[in-house]
Amino acid sequence: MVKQEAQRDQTASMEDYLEAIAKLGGARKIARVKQISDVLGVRMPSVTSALKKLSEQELVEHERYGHIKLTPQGDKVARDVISRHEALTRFFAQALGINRETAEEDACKIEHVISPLSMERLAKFVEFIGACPLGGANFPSRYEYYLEHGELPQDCSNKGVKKKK
Amino acid sequence: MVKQEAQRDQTASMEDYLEAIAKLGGARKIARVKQISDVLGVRMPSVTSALKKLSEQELVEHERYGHIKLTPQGDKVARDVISRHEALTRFFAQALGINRETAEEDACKIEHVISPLSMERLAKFVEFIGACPLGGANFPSRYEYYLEHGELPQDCSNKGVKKKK
DNA sequence: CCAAATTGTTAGACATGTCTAACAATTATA
DNA sequence: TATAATTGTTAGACATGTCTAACAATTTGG
Repeated sequence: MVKQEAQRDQTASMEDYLEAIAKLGGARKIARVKQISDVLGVRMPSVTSALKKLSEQELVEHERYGHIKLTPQGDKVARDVISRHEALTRFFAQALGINRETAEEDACKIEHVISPLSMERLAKFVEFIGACPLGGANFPSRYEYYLEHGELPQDCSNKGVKKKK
Repeated sequence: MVKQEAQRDQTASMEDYLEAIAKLGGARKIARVKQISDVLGVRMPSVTSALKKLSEQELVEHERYGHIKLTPQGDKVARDVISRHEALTRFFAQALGINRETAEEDACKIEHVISPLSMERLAKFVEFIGACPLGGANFPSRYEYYLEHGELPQDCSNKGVKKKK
């Protein structure tokens, strides 16, 4: 694959593992190889092998047949991935009106490759839409109308907007 | 890498090669291995090897030391990639106000992983913003204000918008 | 038109990340 | 608690896509 990792220092795969461990280990409980394997849809040896790499980088604590836990550094990376994931999901679901499942799937892919700048802007965009009643609250509904009917809703008339003859 | 190809049948790399060939071969001229290698930032043997694979799939015509051309099928795939690329670039540049270079970079990554549904919606979104003076023409400027000042512009007041007490 | 520069190919190493098969440890249960 | 089921590991194959080194073809310029 041609450079697909943006400027982050983890690969998409390793970010997925960290994310999964964070989510599984969330409520105090410790993640298990089997769970990670199920969540990510890979076989257990793939997990073992990933854990080895992540341990070497001190992102994960893992002892043979034992517990799996993020180190503070690992947790930091995981939080970062998760926050990208969530912001992207919100964008697809709330701004574009895409079903939750597809929104999540796309977030899962894009979270690994989007630039920090675009990520930040996208997050702000969602905030803005949520916060601004004009550009915001009305926006999604007008947008929905457009999606459904293929043409602009009434209140999108050119009234008050200059237009070159 | 954990499944990163969405539901398309080409890998991100192969899509990149097809895209590059289409762009280079555009004005009738034929693409060269060296050019492709330069455009994609890989060494020539990587190109040769990719061309071999794409030839086997009848997406590219390539004879040793000779011309490189997309077949009709290859062209179709390439057009599709390019249209995703362009729509994404427009979104980042026009809707989010991101500089052209970063917009292109992100488009280059995301074009390979985004779902058809999200792609379609994103394209419609950009169209809508461009077409709808209210949700549209005014939107980017209000959004810019928000980006710069961190708070809502005047005309985003709640005037006329119901709000639960 | 021939030598030098450039371009292209082949062969094979390497990195990443997946998998299966075989075996080992742990846990659950009869 | 012995045994069966489950979970986890190791070893090694495999796929993709990159690279370098060496060589071959083509193109260019003296």
